[in-house]
Amino acid sequence: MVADAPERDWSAAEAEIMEATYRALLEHGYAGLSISRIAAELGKSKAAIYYHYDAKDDLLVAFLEFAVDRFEATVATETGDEPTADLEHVVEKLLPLQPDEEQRQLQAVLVGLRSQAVTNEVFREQFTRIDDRLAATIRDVVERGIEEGTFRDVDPSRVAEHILATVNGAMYARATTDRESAAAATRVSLASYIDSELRRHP
Amino acid sequence: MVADAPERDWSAAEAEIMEATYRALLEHGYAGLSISRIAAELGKSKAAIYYHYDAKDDLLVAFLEFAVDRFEATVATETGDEPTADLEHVVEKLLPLQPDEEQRQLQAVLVGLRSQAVTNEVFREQFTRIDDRLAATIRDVVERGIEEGTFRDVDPSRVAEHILATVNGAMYARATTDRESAAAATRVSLASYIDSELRRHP
DNA sequence: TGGCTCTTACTGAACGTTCGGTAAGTATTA
DNA sequence: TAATACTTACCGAACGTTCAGTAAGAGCCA
Repeated sequence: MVADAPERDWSAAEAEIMEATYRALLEHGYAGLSISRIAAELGKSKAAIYYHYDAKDDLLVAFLEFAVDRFEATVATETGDEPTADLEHVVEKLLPLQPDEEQRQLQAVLVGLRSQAVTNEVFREQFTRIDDRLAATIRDVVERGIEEGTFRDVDPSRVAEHILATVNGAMYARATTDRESAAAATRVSLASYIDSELRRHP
Repeated sequence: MVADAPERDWSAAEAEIMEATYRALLEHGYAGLSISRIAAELGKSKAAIYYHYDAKDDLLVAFLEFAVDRFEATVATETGDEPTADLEHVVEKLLPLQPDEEQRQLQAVLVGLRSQAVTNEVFREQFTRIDDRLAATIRDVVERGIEEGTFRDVDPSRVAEHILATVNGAMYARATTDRESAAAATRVSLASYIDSELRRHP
């Protein structure tokens, strides 16, 4: 797959603060996230958080990195030798047919964070990088499929962006609507798209 | 197309407050939206807002309706008699090749609001309804295309959900990343998907 | 026409609460 | 004893919300 970004190492105290922030976000959403709430989840005083972070903004930037690391860790896996299977593997990681509670929660948190990218430059850069990496991962699989002769001679970048947009859209809808069946329909349709539009049939 | 929801009529004062809220949201984002900020945009006192709305929550619900009306007004248009053109027309409305500033702003505001649907039930229901209506609009066009013989005999709902997810995903990315070329690539790929996957070629 | 009442659409000040942030002090460990 | 990891107690500002008061006008009666 594509080169992983190096993960920062969190001290035990920092990791606990990140986990507390995660829980606070799940309960109150981004707009309702405060240092008091994080401290309550942490089981320590507000000042304890300021011992580790200079300002709320610093904590938020650190948390963004934390959440992104988590997300990318769930996506990254080894590559097989069948491009169709690889592609469906990536899609399954991003848009699982039956997501467990952990996956749902992480994606909910990320959607909350991502909406901040509309007005916040730092957030915007991070999510630009995330989508860049995801698109590159998908593109590499498609390129390999074309070289091997499994896939038709399509534009790998274009197809990768198409698949990424579809998966992102379904993920987004899953987190912000009660249209679960729509997400499932999209998954099925995406698989048939890969099979009929992309695969070279004998 | 699909049945339009009836639009509420706003008094002059209410409409001004909605416009002020819109501007405040653009400047400060949802997390930074306060009654003071709206009042400042409005050019009146905070109490003036409370004369028209009982609480911030009520104002927010009203604004959600206001923004959704605006959004759906830009999408709704008459139907032609060529399904392929109709489909591309809807896609162009949702994901314009070159969005003007107004479209960008409205979509940015909607992405900010939509992220609240993760934790807020009322918001979630609204966005579920929006996606329901958009999917139905697309599905109707596809169904007509199949009846007329322009499209192959696909599952109209499945294809509609696929197209909607892709468009939503690209819209979302446009509002939260600096990957403008990716949105363009998705548009192009979507057009070729409609042509090659959906159209019955002679 | 002038005076009276009542409504509409506000203003400005203040309420209690919560916000992000800080200064000073206190255990615990090396 | 010095650094580490905190707690307690607090600050000023901003938050959503309420309240008393008022200018402008409408509707009606004499």
